[in-house]
Amino acid sequence: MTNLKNLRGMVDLLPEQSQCWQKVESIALEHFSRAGLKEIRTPIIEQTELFARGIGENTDVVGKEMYNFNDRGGRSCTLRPEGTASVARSIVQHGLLNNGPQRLWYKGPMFRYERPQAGRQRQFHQIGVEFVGLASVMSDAEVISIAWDFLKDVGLNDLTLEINSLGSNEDRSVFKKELQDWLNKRFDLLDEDSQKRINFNPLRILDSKINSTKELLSEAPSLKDFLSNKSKTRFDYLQEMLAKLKIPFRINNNLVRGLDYYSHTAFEITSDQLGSQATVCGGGRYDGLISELGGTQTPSIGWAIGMERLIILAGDKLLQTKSPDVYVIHRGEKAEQLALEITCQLRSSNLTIELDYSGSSFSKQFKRADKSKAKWALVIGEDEASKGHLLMKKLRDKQHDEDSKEYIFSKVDLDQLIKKLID
RNA sequence: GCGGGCGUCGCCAAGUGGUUAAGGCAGCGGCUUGUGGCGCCGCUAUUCGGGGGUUCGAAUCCCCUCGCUCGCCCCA
Repeated sequence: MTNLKNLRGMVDLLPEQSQCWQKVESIALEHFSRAGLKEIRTPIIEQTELFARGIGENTDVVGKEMYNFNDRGGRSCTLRPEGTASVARSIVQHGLLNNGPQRLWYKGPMFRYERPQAGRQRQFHQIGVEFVGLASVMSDAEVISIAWDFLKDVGLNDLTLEINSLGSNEDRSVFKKELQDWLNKRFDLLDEDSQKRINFNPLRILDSKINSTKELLSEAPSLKDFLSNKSKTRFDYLQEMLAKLKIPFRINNNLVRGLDYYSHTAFEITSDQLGSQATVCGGGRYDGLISELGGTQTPSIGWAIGMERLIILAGDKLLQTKSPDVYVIHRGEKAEQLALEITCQLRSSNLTIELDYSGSSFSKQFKRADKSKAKWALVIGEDEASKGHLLMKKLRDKQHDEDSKEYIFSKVDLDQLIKKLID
């Protein structure tokens, strides 16, 4: 038991798991590049103000979950709790929109100081997509379909796409007043959290999980009745397009999402296999964010997928233990050099190869070779070393009857032999 | 921040007050000094997350603490 341990909520990604991650990331990269997206990488640390303004002072994320600290120059810094604000900042700062709309993706660690539980860590990883400078409903549909196709391709089934429209900012502010009035009249019937939220974040009350509040809210004014015709048409059109793309969805009028910057389309992809943290992908339109950060009014939409949750759902579908093609066995001083030389030579021919360093008996080394599930054992002993010969032996898997095949050859024939034996 | 459950070897675990803390997997060594998959034999926790206390005696009881885990809030 070591006394040095990782911090709470910070998780090591062990070799077995990292293979899954690589697989997922490569699938993602393929999807993104086919969709014409480019990657953007932004720093993990930003000015605290970026998130306070971008995400919203009154959100839980900003209010109680951020890792803040002052650097040596006394600047207030924050470990990014999400990716969108940083991407938006970068776009504004570098004037990327002068080159037209930006279709971007990113991935990396995010930090939120919360109590860890299934599907939730303090350092977690998101992979996300942002379409910045595009207003068309088509972009909403395309962005959603990129997420959907990607998740499907990773092998996830039983996913549910929920969508909602939060309307324009104007729609929402009218509704907000109406809702506040309605709620204030019933103040005493609300749970404590909801009472606190009336003034600064009434929309979130709609999302309450408290049963009594839920019941009360069934009578409350609904945002969908406050959508302007334009907003409604927009939402209808999105549904039409999703149907055309054969992406099944469900309308959830209570889907509000916790970050302030969303407007119009909001969506979530959930799974019932994740425990209580059911959301694997969340996103929406954020037409106000870029201007909030000092840019010009720029319509944008994006989403983020939680890698850890995705990996949980993918389960062992992605587990693919790579076994070596060749396991190099050697014994004796002369053999040592030759073994290393050959090992490195084989690597350059694109093979997975493992060199035994134990120096123990051939018997032991063969046992290990077998355990590694290698296809071939390359044997170099004193004899081979002194004669400049190599012995390649086929390792059988579980077939007792088959005779083992051995090939003796000289060093210079190695590449040719390999080509012949391994495909 | 608030609740519930749990912490015995790298992993899975038995043990619930009494002399040396089962077992399995993995690891290492041997049977077999140059040939594997099977088998057999041996080795691997002075110690039960940490710290106090109760007791003649504690992994087992009590207190504190740390950590893990599940849920609430919220989010990916």
